[in-house]
Amino acid sequence: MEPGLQQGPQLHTEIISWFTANARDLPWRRPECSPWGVFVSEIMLQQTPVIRVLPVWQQWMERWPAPAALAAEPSGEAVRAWGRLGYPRRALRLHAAAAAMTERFNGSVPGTRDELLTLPGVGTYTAAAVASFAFGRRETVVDTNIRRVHARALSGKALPAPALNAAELRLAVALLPDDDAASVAWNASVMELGALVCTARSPKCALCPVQRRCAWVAAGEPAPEYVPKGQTWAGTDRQVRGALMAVLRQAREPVPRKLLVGPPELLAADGAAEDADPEPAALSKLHALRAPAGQLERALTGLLADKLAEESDAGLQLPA
DNA sequence: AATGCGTGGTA
DNA sequence: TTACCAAGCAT
Repeated sequence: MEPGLQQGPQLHTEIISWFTANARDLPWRRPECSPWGVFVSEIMLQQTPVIRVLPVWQQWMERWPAPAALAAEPSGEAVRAWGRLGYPRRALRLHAAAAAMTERFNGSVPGTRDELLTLPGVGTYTAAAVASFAFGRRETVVDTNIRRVHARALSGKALPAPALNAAELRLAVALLPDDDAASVAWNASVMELGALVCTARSPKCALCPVQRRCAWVAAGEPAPEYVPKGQTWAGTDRQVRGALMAVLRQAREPVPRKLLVGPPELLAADGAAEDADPEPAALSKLHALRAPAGQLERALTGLLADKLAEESDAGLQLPA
C-alpha cells in the first residue's frame, strides 16, 4: 500500500468538507458554466494566479461565448484580448484549439481525456482537469497544488520533486475515489487546499483540516531537499519579447519595424519617434533594454512574425 | 530530460 | 530591492 493510505477515508472526508465550507466562488466552478468556460479558465490559469485571470475570463466569455465565435476571428484578436496574462502563446493555442473544436468536434469542447489531449495547448493536467471539472469524469488530476499537498500530508516532504515522477502519480491514482462525483470533489478540494492553505511559502497550517494527520508536520516540518532554481530573466529573449509585446498590444496601427529594432538614436535623428503622440512608455522600456539587433530579430521571429504578421490585424501586424 | 516561455504580486 | 512563484506545455 502507498504511504499514507492507511489513514483511511477520514483524509478525504476532512478535505472535502473543508472545501465545501471554504471554496472560493469562482465563476468557472458554477453549475451554469459551460465546458467552454471551464476550458478557457484552465488555459488561462496555467502558471497564472486566479486574481489576474478573473477579469480577462469574464471579457472572453462575453465576447466569445462558444468556440466557433473565437475561431471566427483572427488569432491576433485573441492575443490582444489576452492582455497581460503572460505567456501569450497560450492565446494563440487557445485560438487554435477553438478552431479545432469547430472543425473536428462539432463546435463543442470534447469530453474525454484522449480527445482533449489532441488540442493545442492541452497537456496531461489540462485534459484531466477539463474532463473532471467540466464533464464530471473520473480522472486523476495532478497539478502543482495537488502535488504539494500530497508531498506534505502523505510523504512528509516540504516540497514535491522538481518534476512529476512515477511514485507521485501512483499515489495520486491510489488516492482518487472510485465514485465519479466523489473523484471530482476530491480533485477540486485538494487543489483548493493547496492554493489557499498548503501554500508553497508560509503554509497556513493552523487553518488546515488535516494538520493532525499531516506527515510533514509530524516529521517536524523538515526543510526542502533541494533549492528550486529561479527563472532567469534579465537579458533573455523572454524579456525582450515581453517588451515587444507590450508595444504591440497598445499599438493602434501597424508598428514600423525599425521603431522596434532600430537604434533609438537613429530614430530620434530621423524624426520617426516624434510624430503624433509622445513616445509610449512601452517603447521607451523596450529601447532601454538596449537589446542587440540579433536578439530583437529573434524575439520578433519566434513569436510574432510566424504567428501574427500573417494576420491582417492592424495593431499587431508587422509591416514587412 | 532539461529548457524556454510573460507578467506582476508578495515577502 | 531582489527573488520567488503562480490550476503547464512544447520541444
